[in-house]
Amino acid sequence: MDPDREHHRHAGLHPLRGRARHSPAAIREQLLRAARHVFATAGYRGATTRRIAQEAGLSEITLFRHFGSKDSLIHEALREAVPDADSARLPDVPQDPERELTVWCQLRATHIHNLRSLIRTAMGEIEEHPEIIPHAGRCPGLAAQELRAYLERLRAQGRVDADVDPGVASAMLMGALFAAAIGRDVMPEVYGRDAASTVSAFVRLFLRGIGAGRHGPRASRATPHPHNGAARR
Amino acid sequence: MDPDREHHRHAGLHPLRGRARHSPAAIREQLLRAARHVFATAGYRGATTRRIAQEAGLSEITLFRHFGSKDSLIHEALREAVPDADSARLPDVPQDPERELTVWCQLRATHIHNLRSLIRTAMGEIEEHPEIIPHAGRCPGLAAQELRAYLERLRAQGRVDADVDPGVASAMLMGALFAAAIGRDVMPEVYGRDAASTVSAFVRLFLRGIGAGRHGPRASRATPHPHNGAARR
DNA sequence: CCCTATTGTAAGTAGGTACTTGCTTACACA
DNA sequence: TGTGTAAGCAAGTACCTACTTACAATAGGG
Repeated sequence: MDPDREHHRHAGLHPLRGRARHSPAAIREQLLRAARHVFATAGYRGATTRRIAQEAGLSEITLFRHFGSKDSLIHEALREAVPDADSARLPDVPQDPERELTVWCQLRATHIHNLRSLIRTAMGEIEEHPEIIPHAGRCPGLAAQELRAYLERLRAQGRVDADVDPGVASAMLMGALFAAAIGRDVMPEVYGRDAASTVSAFVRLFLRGIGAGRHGPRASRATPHPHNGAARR
Repeated sequence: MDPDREHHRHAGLHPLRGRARHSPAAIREQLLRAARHVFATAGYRGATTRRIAQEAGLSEITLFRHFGSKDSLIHEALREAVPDADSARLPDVPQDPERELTVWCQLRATHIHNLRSLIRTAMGEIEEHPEIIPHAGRCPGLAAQELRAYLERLRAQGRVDADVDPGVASAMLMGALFAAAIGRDVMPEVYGRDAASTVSAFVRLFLRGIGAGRHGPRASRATPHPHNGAARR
């Protein structure tokens, strides 16, 4: 009975051996998703090939057969990380800035908040893996640029103070938005309210800051008696 | 010449063996500094005891004799990480908000920028080591609270619009400041100018947003002809 | 001048890491 | 009814990790 082959025989007990139940593309996507999730919670060093394969429900060897190395897996996973960056766009011709900016900022804030684990972890890896900077900073960069273009259009309409630089203004609002979306769950005492009202308050403050406080070019901005005693308390 | 002791004798060639050249407290501080630096550039997993000891110019065993474990070393290092948080304070009674806020924000921005590596890395470790959150978020939390108290004093003077919430306003400015200080070196296309002019532009926009645009309660805010053709270009 | 405290070197333990090789199994398509 | 492709398991390589033990060498204080 060929006892020298006996140590191969017990393999028949495992019913799952060697099947190809999914298409290669599906398995690839499965590995990429698992890599993203493990990386987001454990970082580069913590995202071990063993753990990624386990999370994907596949064997470590399949991982290496598909991607060759851990590095290429993770880089590819991060490259496809933020697909729906342009889910909503600011209108080409501004009409109601407060409403338009509020819904746009709301969307961006929830997008950032959903990706907060991945973003935080990726930020922590910048010192060691600076090659991830381009496709980590691309998405917020594009958002800031879109906002800036919108502000320039608004200024061309004469609805923004002339001395406002759309670039820094855009950077300020996007930065505040980013910090709120990322820091909400770690500093609840600073961002106490719910996300939506925080964002709309930011937009209101911002619009007043650039001189577009209420519909139209500074309409209804007249406040005849500024020294209002009710300001106390 | 005692050849059986010869393998011990070569130790005489190493002039640094076994001396106690510094006080224990100095060596402790040396290890804490090295731990902070290595952690900032390599993260928790990357901050190996070997590397920390090497950076401190000490042996790995000395590290364990002083701190017992890598965990306690790093936690202690991070606890003492931000000593000079209160280097400058906002005045108790506001006088020139633009000047006072500008220098204060400038200081805070450079402080954050100097610690940016440590801050980024610590943010990346939040998922795995949530116990560092308290003494990571304490410093910005205190800063936001100080700014908020200042804004409340300003509002009590009637120099801020009554409908402004000092809490969210403070969160907005601090968030924008934080994002600029952290993101400057990774997204230069967004934060193009030098840090100082970015910060002062933020402060100007902010003060106009809360209705304290120029010295006194909305003095000199009159802009008789808003639809200014020069807004183009 | 010895004694204690503190450092160092050498070596080792138990485990985790990325990654490879050899072979087996099963599905899909011809 | 074969056959190729792609999955699985077992085992192993070479290296790094935190942490320990045993012992030698030094410095400063009594």
